[in-house]
Amino acid sequence: MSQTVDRALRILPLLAEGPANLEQVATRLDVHKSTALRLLRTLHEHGMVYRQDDQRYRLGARLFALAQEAMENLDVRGIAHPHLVALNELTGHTVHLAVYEEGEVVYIDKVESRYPVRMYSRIGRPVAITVAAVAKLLLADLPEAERRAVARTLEYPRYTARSTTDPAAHLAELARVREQGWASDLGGHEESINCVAAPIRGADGRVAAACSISAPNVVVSAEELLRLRPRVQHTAEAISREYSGRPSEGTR
Amino acid sequence: MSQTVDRALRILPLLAEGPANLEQVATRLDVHKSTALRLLRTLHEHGMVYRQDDQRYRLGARLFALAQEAMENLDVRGIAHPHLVALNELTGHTVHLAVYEEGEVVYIDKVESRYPVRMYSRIGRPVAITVAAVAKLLLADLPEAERRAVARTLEYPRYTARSTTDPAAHLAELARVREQGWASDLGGHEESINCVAAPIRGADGRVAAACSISAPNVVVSAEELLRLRPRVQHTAEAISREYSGRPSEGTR
DNA sequence: ACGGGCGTTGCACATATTGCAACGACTCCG
DNA sequence: CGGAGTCGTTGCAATATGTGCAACGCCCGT
Repeated sequence: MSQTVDRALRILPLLAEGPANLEQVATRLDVHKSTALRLLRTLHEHGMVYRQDDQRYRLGARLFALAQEAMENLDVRGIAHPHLVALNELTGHTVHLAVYEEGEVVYIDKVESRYPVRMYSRIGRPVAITVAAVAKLLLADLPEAERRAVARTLEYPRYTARSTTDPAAHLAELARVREQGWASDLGGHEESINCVAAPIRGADGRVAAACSISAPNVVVSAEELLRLRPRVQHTAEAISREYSGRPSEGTR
Repeated sequence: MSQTVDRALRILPLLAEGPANLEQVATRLDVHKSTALRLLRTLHEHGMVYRQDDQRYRLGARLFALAQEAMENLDVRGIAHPHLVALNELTGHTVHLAVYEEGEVVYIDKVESRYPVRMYSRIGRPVAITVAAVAKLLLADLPEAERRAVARTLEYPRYTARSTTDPAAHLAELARVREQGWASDLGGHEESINCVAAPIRGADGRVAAACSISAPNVVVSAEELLRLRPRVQHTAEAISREYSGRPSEGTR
């Protein structure tokens, strides 16, 4: 809608691929060098891009800070976090929290016990939307129309032999998940990894987020993991209660 | 430099504080509603903002994805990570990796062993630049002029009784740090936390990043932590070697 | 049914953005 | 040492682009 802003924003993903100099940016934007320069300057003033020693541009630190701040201000996340930690301490497995947003599902929190290594690496990243247990729950609760629309738009990569690979199967799975009120992913994303997820609902009853525990086969079998489902659901319910604004849960 | 882009970018930190509706955005930008609308629409198209159910705007998922991608493309980080993990396994303490960027020092990686809780919370965030051990190393290596300029610009919050609180003392400390080739922060940021840091140098000999280990007094005393300094330096040197492009280190 | 609040649209105006061309810094190579 | 080439930067004139206005429409509460 706004040409100038549009052009400026197109620079960011371009730089995300790697550093680029003025001319490369101008070429890829298909604008004059002077135009690209002014856009980059403006982005620079806001700390969105950074100019390294060789004069090439990179994405800037402000971008990280913004993403951080935004994540911390997600109200579900703040409420959920302690519960996720508790679930992690209880089960010892990796715990995820995810939300749906405009055709994507993103992890907004993660607690990992055994290997803190690269823990951040997936927070903020879109998840494998066709197979992840949390994604199933979030998609399953969308209004009929949107759900179908999304299912049609998606690509269905065959991560493993157990991946869902077409819209029809996907929609069927979503229906099943909505029925049973929880979801699992048994080796659909990575052969040796299983997950169990439960929905977190807001005051209106809609699914606002989903949490899951994940573990590789080498640690626990799928059956053992599924046996932990009540714990996951219990956690999700506790978060739901608090999130939907019932500070203390009465005796009913 | 570019008014339109400038206005659009001013929206982002504003939304980082929390969701806002059209009128609030327009008011805080001091522009007409219609203008704000068009800016928000453009941001929306790029996924930088998200419109929640109540029509208010939030920062969008693309922002997270961009920040992620940018971090992963930082070449120092990729190289350093395994070394940081090794250092963590060796010492058991929290390990940080930080870089300097335009007047700020930001953590770009972190490995924490004992409490994976909230691990992400500081990655991407500006660090306490006047006191953190890694910040001292990064600032100490700046060209004289820039170092003085930065020192003059900084604020010097008195985090604790041991914080550096004026530019002169800070510059003196930086000189000392540059001399000795490593840095520490003993309770300067938080009373009970100590850090030891070592510089990571690029092919040109300039300090490209810095890594540190941190631990609270209750776990190890400052003296014990300082005794681990050789390990930190060893790690930093290993990263430096690899980063400056010497794949295998010969026998010299 | 009515009023107020808020988002949205179309339009005329002029301001801010654009591309150009010329300049300057720097590097490479003969 | 000098000249050609590359790439970033600047000032400027033309106009495309963004702006504010006013009117409209939608939703919600009373």
